[in-house]
Amino acid sequence: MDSSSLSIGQVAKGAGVGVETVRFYEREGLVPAPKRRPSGYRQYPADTVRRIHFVQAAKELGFTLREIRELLSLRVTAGKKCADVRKLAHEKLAEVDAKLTELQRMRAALAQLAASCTGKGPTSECPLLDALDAQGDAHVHR
Amino acid sequence: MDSSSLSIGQVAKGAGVGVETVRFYEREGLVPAPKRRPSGYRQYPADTVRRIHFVQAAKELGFTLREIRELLSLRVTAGKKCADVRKLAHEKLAEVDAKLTELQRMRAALAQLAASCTGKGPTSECPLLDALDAQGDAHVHR
DNA sequence: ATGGACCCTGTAGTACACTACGGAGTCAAG
DNA sequence: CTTGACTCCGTAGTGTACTACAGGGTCCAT
Repeated sequence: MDSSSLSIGQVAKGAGVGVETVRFYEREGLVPAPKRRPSGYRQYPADTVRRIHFVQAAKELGFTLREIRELLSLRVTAGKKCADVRKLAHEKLAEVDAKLTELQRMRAALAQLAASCTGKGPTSECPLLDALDAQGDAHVHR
Repeated sequence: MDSSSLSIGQVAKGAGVGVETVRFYEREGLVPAPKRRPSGYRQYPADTVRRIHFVQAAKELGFTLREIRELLSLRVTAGKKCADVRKLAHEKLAEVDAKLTELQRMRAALAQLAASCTGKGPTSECPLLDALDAQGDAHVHR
């Protein structure tokens, strides 16, 4: 096997997932179908590991595989205009910013909870919700 | 029906979910079982809507219902020591901070992609991954 | 007192994202 | 040239988080 190509097992191990997951991601279009050896064995380029890391990270952040596929395909290609790419990028940026805001609210609430717990504070029904409320709301539907 | 109590339908509408979801969350311990009218109808306090909003937001951020249940039960009660609560709060805080870091990396990458697209930039295989890489990595397993 | 909107319980079905398995072929170290 | 680890494909099973009935009972405006 040539030096700069990986077997599915090496990719899986490198990315911390099972080989079945790699094949699943291929079927789902999250990892491009790799070249094959005459035997049919898959030969992956090294950056496939990075790609799967990205998928895992994005999943942890609440993106679906469908959304991650969109993120990964965000590039200017033959059939796609630059303006379209920029438009989608801005949409995703807005989503990310919304998540950032919520996470920061939650972070503040958790920090407050941890701090308020240094001794004699009263026991609220749900300090986390209280803290979030105190932070100031601004979400209507969703 | 007394003024400060809501039917399951009102709660569901207020939270933007179906009534089945509210009952599901009750079974799963995400929403406390409410008082009942003699007929068996559920009577919810007003803050149930807020609680469900929190569940939805946390879900969007990649927390599982199990984790959200933990977050919601983060309080000092009879059987739980303050130190334990603080410990768990700090653990969750670390998780949130990790998510924040990843999201900020992704945000920077998306912003760069959107900006780099103002005209003549070269078409990379995957600008988003490139941008993330350029950001500097520091994750090993997961 | 009636009818349409609402609620009850329980069970079953769906979508998503894997995960496991069976039966066969391939690779490479010894 | 054997043998044990690895790979192939296809299909089936799992866990999570809903979502949709079915077959009833309840509420209340008219």
